[in-house]
Amino acid sequence: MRVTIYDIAKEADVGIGTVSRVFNNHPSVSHGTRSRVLEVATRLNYRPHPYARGLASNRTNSILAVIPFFTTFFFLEILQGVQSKLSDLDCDLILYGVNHPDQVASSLRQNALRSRVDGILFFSMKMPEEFALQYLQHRTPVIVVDSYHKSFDSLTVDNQEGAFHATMHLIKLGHKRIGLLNANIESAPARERLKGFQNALTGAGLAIDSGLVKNSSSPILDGFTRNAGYELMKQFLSLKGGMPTAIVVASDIQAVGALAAINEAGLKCPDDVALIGFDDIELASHLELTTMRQPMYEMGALAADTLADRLKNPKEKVSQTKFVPKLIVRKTCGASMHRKQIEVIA
Amino acid sequence: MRVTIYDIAKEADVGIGTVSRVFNNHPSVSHGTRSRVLEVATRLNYRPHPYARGLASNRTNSILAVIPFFTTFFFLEILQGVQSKLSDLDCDLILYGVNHPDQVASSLRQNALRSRVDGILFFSMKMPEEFALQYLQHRTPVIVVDSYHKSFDSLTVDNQEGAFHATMHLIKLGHKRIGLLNANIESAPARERLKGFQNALTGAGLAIDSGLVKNSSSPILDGFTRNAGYELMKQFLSLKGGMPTAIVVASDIQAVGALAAINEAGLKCPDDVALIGFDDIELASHLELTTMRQPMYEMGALAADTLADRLKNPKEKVSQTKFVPKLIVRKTCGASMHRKQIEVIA
DNA sequence: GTAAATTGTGGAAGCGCTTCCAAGATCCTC
DNA sequence: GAGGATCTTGGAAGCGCTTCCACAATTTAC
Repeated sequence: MRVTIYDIAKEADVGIGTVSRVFNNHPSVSHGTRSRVLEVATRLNYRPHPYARGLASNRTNSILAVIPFFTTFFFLEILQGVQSKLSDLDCDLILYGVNHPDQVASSLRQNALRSRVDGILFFSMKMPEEFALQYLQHRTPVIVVDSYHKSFDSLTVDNQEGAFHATMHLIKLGHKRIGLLNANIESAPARERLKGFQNALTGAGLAIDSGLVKNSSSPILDGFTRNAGYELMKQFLSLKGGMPTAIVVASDIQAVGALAAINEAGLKCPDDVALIGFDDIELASHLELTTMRQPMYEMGALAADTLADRLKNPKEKVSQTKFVPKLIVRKTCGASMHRKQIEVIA
Repeated sequence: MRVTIYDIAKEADVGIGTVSRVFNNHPSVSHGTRSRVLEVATRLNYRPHPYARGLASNRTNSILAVIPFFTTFFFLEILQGVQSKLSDLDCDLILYGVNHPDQVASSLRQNALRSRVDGILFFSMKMPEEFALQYLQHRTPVIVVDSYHKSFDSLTVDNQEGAFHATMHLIKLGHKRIGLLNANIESAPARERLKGFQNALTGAGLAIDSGLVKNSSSPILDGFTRNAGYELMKQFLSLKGGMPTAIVVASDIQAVGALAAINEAGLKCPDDVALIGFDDIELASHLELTTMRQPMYEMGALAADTLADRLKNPKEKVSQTKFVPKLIVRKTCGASMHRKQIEVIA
């Protein structure tokens, strides 16, 4: 039979309340009693029953992570970050992968039927209002990562800053004719990256040539796809007025497509055109793609921390944290080794 | 306040037992009663409390997936496969990522303290005997994927078959001087792949030149690393007797390293040397690497199915399932488009 | 017609814990 | 030394469910 607190209590000659208190680190247990209980518990190989605990205390010691399965890039890194904090939270991680943006609602509904969690980490997707209301009502803490909702703590990447720095890097390298290979301008990240791009050019006294700004019209993942990058690059390649000497690409995955188009056209990167990406997906290092790195591990870890805070202080004001992407210089921007040194120092 | 079965029972004018039976699809509830209970439950927005359920029934409706975070390749695909079956199981997925092979035991220990699960999916790692015994004793069903343990159901990839087919592919393309870039021969997969390689050569009447078989001596991930591939490829490149015309590489990640070494030496793949990898990681398609694909999604799905069966029939004999990798022809093997057609048909 | 099997139902007991209240023991304070 | 504060402790009640036993109602068999 299973070892319960009653067994421990009997064996250690204390009450069940005391045993419970020991395992919840309640301060009002004398040192002697505590160590006696712990000794017995170890000897009998006692394991608290998490469900009994959850039922009695109305806590679950588990949190839900809702992540997209359709954008795979950060997934692992974010999870690693989250998990690194899990033991602090003393929590299990229940994972819900969403295969398509349209499935968010049905996934959340299923989860609501099945599990109770102390909090939710919600990644990279738009939280349906129906559920936002429900979570607020039930006081379920939600942390929104890489997305935004006014009622919840959120962690986002500063796309504008990132695009600004990416563009500045190209400007510093001497480029004057710089293009932007963007995603679907309907999406917030695309708009923010455009703004950063424009600010950098304007700030450097360069004119903005609207012919060198290409948006994807693809509805698929808002144009953040390899194929969208490929197609837009072909547009750049067939530009009447001549190609830009450098292109800021809104995401690495698009840059992968762009590189393919460049190779196909018999051109070389960075000799014929320099590229800088955004994200730093695993592929980027293999393709030697210069890019703006999103600190995914850190975001995962901070998301877990934020949730921990929120669980402690439910009333606290909602927080908005922005991460600034970091320039990772590789070869596609055409920066020499020497140049690279300078960047690192700067 | 929370809606409980008592509320439903009162409102629907039935007993709590009946309500419980309705939600457990117990057959002995009359149709009229059932629909009345369901109507009330919907109206009051009743949600069964999973922990109360778990406590009373001694089931948890959650399973644990223990996966390595250190080999990232299949991770997502496997999880997708697992998740596709989760609603059949009516289960939550608790995720435990292990950052280093040495941490398996401590991870499992932590989990044992925290959660109770109905079953465990254990991926790509060696199950420590201490826990194997414990799971057997507690009758916790365990499915071991991409690894082997005599006491548990296991799903593995037939490495020998895979390597055999890979080698045969090169032989069919006309290669006579074929090398094997292997991992650490201490590891089972490496040994199995060697055997498949040897069988293919012998079967085709080709001699095995031991100078063309290179094992990694790296203890890191048994030599299944980019760097190990890079180093071994350099050995091939500096071979006195001349390079093989084609090389079977034990994993895609090693092939990535090998390709880097080839490029660095100013050579071209497949013109100077043909390569075939193993795994079909995401990078492989981007690098146009011909490879033996491991059906990870399918393995995840089947693992979940197997666990479902095991939960139903705990006494059944332990099953061992082998998946055969599938040849994916891309460019690094030097097969022409025409040739590719033939392969697809064959 | 009666006895036996079948169907449908109610609700007590119990799953293993937390938490609260009551109370004994010990220590101050004046 | 009395009264009060503080520290420990025991254990009943209760968390929301499942499950089993009992029993009423109905059907079936003869």
